[in-house]
Amino acid sequence: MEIKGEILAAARRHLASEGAPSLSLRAIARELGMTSSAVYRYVTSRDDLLTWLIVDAYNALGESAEDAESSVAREDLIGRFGATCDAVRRWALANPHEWALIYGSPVPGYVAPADTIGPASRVSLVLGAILVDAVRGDRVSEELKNERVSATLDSSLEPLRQAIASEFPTALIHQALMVWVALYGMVSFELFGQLQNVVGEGPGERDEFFAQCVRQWAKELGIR
Amino acid sequence: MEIKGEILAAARRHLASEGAPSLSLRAIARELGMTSSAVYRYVTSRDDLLTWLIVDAYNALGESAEDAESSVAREDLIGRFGATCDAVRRWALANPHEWALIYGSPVPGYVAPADTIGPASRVSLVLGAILVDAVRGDRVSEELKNERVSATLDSSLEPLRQAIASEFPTALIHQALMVWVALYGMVSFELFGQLQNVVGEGPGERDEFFAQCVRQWAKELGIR
DNA sequence: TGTACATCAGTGAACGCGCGTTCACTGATGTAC
DNA sequence: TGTACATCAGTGAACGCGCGTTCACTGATGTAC
Repeated sequence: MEIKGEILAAARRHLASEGAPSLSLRAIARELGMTSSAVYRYVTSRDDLLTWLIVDAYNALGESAEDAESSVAREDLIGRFGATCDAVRRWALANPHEWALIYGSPVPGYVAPADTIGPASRVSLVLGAILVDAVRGDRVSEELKNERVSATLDSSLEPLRQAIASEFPTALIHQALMVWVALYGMVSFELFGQLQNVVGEGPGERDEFFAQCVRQWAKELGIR
Repeated sequence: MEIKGEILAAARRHLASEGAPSLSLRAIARELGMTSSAVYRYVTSRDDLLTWLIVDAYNALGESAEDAESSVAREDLIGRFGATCDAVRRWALANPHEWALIYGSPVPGYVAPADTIGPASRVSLVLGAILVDAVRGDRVSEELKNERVSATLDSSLEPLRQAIASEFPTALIHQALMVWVALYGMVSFELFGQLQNVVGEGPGERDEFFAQCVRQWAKELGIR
């Protein structure tokens, strides 16, 4: 058990410093001073190890978001939302290769097993809870509550509505998804270098740019 | 010259069917029935080939966006915007591996040379032109025109403002960037499977979901 | 207290694979006189 | 019209590398009688 932990730690270190593409069982064995074959006593295959790392990354990200969000007063919805967004971004900046592993291009041939679903949704649950509080406290956009949408959109979001809160209007759920995707898209763009030569990189510039995004997202949801 | 074209075509085919990670000079040579060493007469290295493919993908995406946008009447700003967004998404769905190559996780060790900058910005130029027309025709959000922002944000977007149109208010530029990132983020999420179990996949559901996003983005910019 | 045996972590060699890149070469085609 | 030479596309073998995975094995530790 303990050695399995060391293997995972070495894999994490390797991932963090070299990135996922060069992550191999042999590299990890080397890092631990073992034979590559010895690693097979603890790990059944390369994909098995990858899954461990993916679950691990999701959990680390989720935990950091949960921690940040839970330290804000419950009534401060905007504060909770901002803390969550910031935590996601900060974790990603601190762990770029882990982020790429879970939100970058999928590895061809690798299919994530079901164990990853739970950890993968931790951040969404945090964001969802804030939204639920907003709706229950009637602190959400009026416009979204009354906006009418097509039947197709209604049905495409029906499963999700059931999972969160069945009284939510479709337009609100759609807007929440847009914000959710925008958050991850923004973090990925910053991380993957797509903002180069677009948004300044001077002291505090990226932070302020992101803070403005967060304010705007809150506004789009009408959270107050 | 002609053979170089065939090599690129084979590389494109291989990329489209197998994905970037397994793209090797040897695989392409095999596909063409050549020796791997023969390829070196036309390509200086693997990175050189990668650059060609990246430029190629940017150009294909840019061209499809330009074509779609230019077929809409000039006064129909929302139509032009929607056509561009749709073209981006349709191209991505049709060419997922190419999309992953240019907007997925960066390949460690590979640095994009300067030749990629031009092709990479074609879509942005299309979107930018629509925004310029909107501002010049006073068909853009009043709110954004008057919103005040911090000095840091101002300075972080100053280079971009100079590049587009110096009379643009910072808040508008910021919002435009948010929409730009949201568009790419949404397409990536759909393509990389992150919307699985979130947005229905029945007939027309994803299309309608995206169409609603486009409407919302136009609304956020106040384009009319 | 001492011996026989089972358990189990880890070794080392090997399998077959694919990769990027180099290099001396062949053999056909085109050009110059 | 015929010969000598240059050009150049493509070959084939080789270099040294790393990978995932298997397998028979060693050698230490723990357990049973």
